[in-house]
Amino acid sequence: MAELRHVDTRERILDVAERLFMAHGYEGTSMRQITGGANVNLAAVNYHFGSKESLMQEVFRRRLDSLNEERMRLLDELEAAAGDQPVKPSAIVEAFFGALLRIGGDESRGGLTFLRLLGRTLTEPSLFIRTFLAHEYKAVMDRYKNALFRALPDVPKAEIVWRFHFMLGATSYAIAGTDALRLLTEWDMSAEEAVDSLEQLVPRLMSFLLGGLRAPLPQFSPPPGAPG
Amino acid sequence: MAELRHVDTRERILDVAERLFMAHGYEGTSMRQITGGANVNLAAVNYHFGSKESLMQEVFRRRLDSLNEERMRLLDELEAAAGDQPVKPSAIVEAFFGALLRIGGDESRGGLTFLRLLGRTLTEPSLFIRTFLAHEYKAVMDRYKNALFRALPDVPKAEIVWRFHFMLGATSYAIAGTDALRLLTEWDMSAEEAVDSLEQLVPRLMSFLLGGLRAPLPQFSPPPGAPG
DNA sequence: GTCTATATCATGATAGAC
DNA sequence: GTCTATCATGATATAGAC
Repeated sequence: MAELRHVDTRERILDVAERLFMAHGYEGTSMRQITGGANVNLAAVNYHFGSKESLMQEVFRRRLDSLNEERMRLLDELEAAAGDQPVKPSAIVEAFFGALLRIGGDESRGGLTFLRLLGRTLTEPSLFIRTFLAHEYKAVMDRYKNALFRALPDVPKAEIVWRFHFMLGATSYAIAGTDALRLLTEWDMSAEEAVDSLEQLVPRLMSFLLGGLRAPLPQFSPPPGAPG
Repeated sequence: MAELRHVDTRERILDVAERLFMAHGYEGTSMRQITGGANVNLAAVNYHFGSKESLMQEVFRRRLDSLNEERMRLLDELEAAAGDQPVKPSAIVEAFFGALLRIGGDESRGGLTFLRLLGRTLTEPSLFIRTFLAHEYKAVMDRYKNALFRALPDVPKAEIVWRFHFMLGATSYAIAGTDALRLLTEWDMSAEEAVDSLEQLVPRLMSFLLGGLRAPLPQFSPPPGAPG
């Protein structure tokens, strides 16, 4: 039973840390809040994870591994089904962002709590978090980027990368900043409407992302001497 | 001279605080870092601003007042020029986000430092910051929302509000998370390319935002009993 | 393996001299 | 208005008992 208790303690710490990091950010959350919320001793975090930074990384790794595996698998399937043809842009976007958004409805993978935490993390002030995230995402981003390059051969690669940025931003804010955004737009919503809109967020967002991805290319003055 | 010195001290604190809050976030920045960087005494922040929270609010107020005044003025002019006709959606979007992005090139209004700070702030963990921001933005958001309602009479208002959210998110990440996003996409860029892409960000982003705003409406199953 | 107790340092804020 | 000195608290991390 000692082993099971050990696992429970670890998981309990991770669950509470996930929730508190989401609510107050990394710097705004103390070890005392975490261990207090998990009903474990103050020293337990250092014992199980070594440091607060390592705890934060473990909070992400526990969820991101399965998310990114699913993303890889989805793209594998799409490419297999397409044969020699490139995969459709809408299918690529749906796979990447759909896999992310489906976490929100799956408590066993973190649910809305982790989704919001993740959405906030690209703008986390702490550098070690951003670099860690970038490392965790590298392989997946490479594959999806290249899939989009093949799917949109007439669009310059730099443009695609930028639009991928914009899509990430729109999605992250949509899930991370819902309370801030509601405050901004003073949008009064009944509980029923809130549930509806959560379910409708995915199609709404997908329409927006695809509209942006396929928008007409911007016109800027070409650099001097560039060929017409 | 005592009065001038006073003003200088205040402004110096605000400048340093703006830069540090941008780099390390609110919780991650200490009063000692701020006063040390501004070469003023530790007690100066409390004397001039009362508290760390009030300092943070003043950092924003100093820049946001002129930004939001410009936004109001721009919309005034657009509506005057349009007469009885609704203003074009592209002009509304260009006014709202263009006014924001032009700050990046104007050091006297905070430049890139403030732009990045602001972009990060909608997802700031500290609740008092988000509620303060929402209050500062309320009047402007109301006017632009209503302008979009008039400009897009065939699009449901809820859809417009959501798409405004998405546009804010894409823009905020584009300016706040540039380093994180570059890490994510492993985009190697020369210094020259970085300057170019900064100038080209505005047209790139505008194309994306307008593409998303005008995307086909999403299809979801209508609620039971809703009229066709 | 887990907890108590504590070390060491940083934090925001203030009182009071000048 | 600005300074020094200090308070009370909270931070992360660790040493050592059991």
